[in-house]
Amino acid sequence: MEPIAEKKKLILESAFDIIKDQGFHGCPMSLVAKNAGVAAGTIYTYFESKNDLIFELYFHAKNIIYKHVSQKDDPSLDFKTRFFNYWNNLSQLYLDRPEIQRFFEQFMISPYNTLEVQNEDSPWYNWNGNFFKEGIDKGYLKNLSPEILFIMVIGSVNSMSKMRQNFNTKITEKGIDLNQLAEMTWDAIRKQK
Amino acid sequence: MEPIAEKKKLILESAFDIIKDQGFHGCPMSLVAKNAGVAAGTIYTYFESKNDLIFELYFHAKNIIYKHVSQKDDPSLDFKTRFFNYWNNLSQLYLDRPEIQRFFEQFMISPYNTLEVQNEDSPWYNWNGNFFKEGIDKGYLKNLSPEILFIMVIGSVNSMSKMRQNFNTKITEKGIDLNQLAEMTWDAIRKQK
Amino acid sequence: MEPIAEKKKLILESAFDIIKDQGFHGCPMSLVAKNAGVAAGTIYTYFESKNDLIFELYFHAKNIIYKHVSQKDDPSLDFKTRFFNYWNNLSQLYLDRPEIQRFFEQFMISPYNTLEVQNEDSPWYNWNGNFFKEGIDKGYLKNLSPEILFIMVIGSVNSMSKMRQNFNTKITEKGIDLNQLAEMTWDAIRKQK
Amino acid sequence: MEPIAEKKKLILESAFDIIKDQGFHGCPMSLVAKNAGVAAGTIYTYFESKNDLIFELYFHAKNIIYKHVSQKDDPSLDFKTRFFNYWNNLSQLYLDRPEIQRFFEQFMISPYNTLEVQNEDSPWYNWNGNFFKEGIDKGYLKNLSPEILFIMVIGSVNSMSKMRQNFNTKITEKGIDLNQLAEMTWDAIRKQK
DNA sequence: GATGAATGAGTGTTCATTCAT
DNA sequence: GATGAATGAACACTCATTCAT
Repeated sequence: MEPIAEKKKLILESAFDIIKDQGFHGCPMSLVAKNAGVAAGTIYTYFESKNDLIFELYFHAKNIIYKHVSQKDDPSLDFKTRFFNYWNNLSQLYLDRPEIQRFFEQFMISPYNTLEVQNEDSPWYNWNGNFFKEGIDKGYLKNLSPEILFIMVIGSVNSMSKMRQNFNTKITEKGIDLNQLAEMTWDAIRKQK
Repeated sequence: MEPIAEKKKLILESAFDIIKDQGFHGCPMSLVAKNAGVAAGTIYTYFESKNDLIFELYFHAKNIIYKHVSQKDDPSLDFKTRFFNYWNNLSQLYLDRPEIQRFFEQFMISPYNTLEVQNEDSPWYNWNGNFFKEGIDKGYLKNLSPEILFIMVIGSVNSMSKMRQNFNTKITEKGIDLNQLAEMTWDAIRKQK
Repeated sequence: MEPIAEKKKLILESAFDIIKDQGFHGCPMSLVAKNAGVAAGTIYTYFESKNDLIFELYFHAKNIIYKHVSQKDDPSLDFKTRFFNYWNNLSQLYLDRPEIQRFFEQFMISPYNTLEVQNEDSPWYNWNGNFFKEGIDKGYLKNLSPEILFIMVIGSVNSMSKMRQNFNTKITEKGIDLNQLAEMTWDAIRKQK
Repeated sequence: MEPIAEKKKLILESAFDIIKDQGFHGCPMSLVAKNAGVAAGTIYTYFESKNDLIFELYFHAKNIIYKHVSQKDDPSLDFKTRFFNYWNNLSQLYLDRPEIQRFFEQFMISPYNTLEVQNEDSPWYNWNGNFFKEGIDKGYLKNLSPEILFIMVIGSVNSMSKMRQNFNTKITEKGIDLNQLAEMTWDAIRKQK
């Protein structure tokens, strides 16, 4: 149906893969092309520039996260359960597809991450706004702005995942259980009695 | 007094500054030299390589953090107060010297951050180990490993600072009070009654 | 016919030429590119590195010598005649294409000439082994190892060519006839009655 | 007496040493200075430039050869014996002080070896002229110009020494006796009966 | 005389992008 | 649309030489 998109997808995935293993700095267009099985010039049929490719990757990645977490959320459950599901699903996604986390890490601090990009609305951020608002409204969460709850939670997941990925051996050695961060984060956001 | 150290310092600060504004990616040696007011070759009088320069920056930055936080800690105070001091001091340091936070962000995910570097002992990590251990022993903090408490706290400060730096306008607009993250983090780590 | 090989050839010849005039020392890639009429980066389409370029030049040069001398050898002739043909052909080649001799001179004492390179089999060395062996077996040459006869002969040709190239005026002035070296070398290797 | 010459000598020897091990290409002035135990700038008190240093090395080396060979020559001996002494003394000198041979190898093909340098008279070349003239006059050597006899002999010694130095293992393996080159060279220059 | 920090042109090499085919 | 050879500015780093001390 979309034979063109096929090649575009190959390029995006190739870039994703390389960034996972080598970071932005080790991701030349020539390698992206080679891994995707296309010619260097072909990339420019689908993307205006490397910049453009990176942005598409960003939206792609954010969309994967959004779908993964939102689709696995069951609003009929108890909010605390939903929070731990949220945490575990996101955490698991980062574990299963390290390229996503790695990409975000790199993207966020790269010059690609302009104010413009940051200010864009996105289904993922909107969904989170609603999720945390619901938790507040139902009396489970602290009566703060949904945004700050989101910052707290997403910061914890990121922090945990980064640790898990970068210091795995050290963490195992010391017998540190990173899942405890979920409990701690829950304590951070839940309404204290 | 130390005219030699003077030039080395200029180079370090120049690199720091550039990384703050443009990231590692936009920090060629030629620009470091130019901004420091020295010739390109001069850098190599003081640093063996770019690698070497980056490492010195890393140790320099970590040391600043360590000194700033540890020197302002008053062990005679109540532990909760000490925690909020810790949080506020670190937070303030990141606010005053964004290049420090920016540098760490960049360094952590760069190829410079090898396992070797990660495994090095450092006064800052040791100090934190002791700090959180004390909190546990005195019954203020959850009975978890000091390391995981550190991960939780440092993750929150970083997350908050990154938000403050990148989304300042947006945050102000929405009336979000980032200091609430300190309270939330305290709830995350304190022993629940 | 082979438009690709065309450019590679231009680069090889450019390098050859520069080395002839200025030696390895005066042969930067930028100049090779300029003389070949291509951009600096283009060289790396055809050669992995300067190293690689130099090696190709080496094999190229050795092959030219091999072909030139072996193809002009007529095994049906008297061995003494064949020897003088060998000498004259090689000598003439060096005269016509000084870049070949110059290149070898440079290569042999350069860091490129590793043990690995030295130990490689080559048609040229093999052909010489057979040539001198035949001379021994047929009773024309001293009963020594073919290798040492080769060293003697090649050393003489090189020595002569170097002189001819570097001291041409002086030699002409003094009325020195370098061809006498062929006779002398024949006396050096022939079986003495 | 000559405390200044002391430092100059250190520099010359340092350069000699480095060239022996690494060739011209691995002989930066900074290293010469370091090995000589002086500051980089000090070299320029004694030598106008690297060029100048190399030239002095050249004259120094040629003088060593001249003295070594001429002083060990005993004109009262039979000429054939004198020739083999000449050969063996020069060969031994190259073996004992590889830096001399290595330097000449490098110098001869370097851009330093200008026509001007080549045309300079030198005791060494003069001595050789006389040596071979005597051989001719006494009826031992072919009735050719002394110069061409010199070219033949020096070419052989150089060729042999280069082989000995660069292909030592291979030569030993194959059981090649390089001393045979002395005999061969004698046959090359001696008057044939 | 001696020092060694400073210089800056020059080195080999990379890589985002273009364009003739 | 697809190709991949070609480009050339940019990069990290070297080194002969200078000059203030």
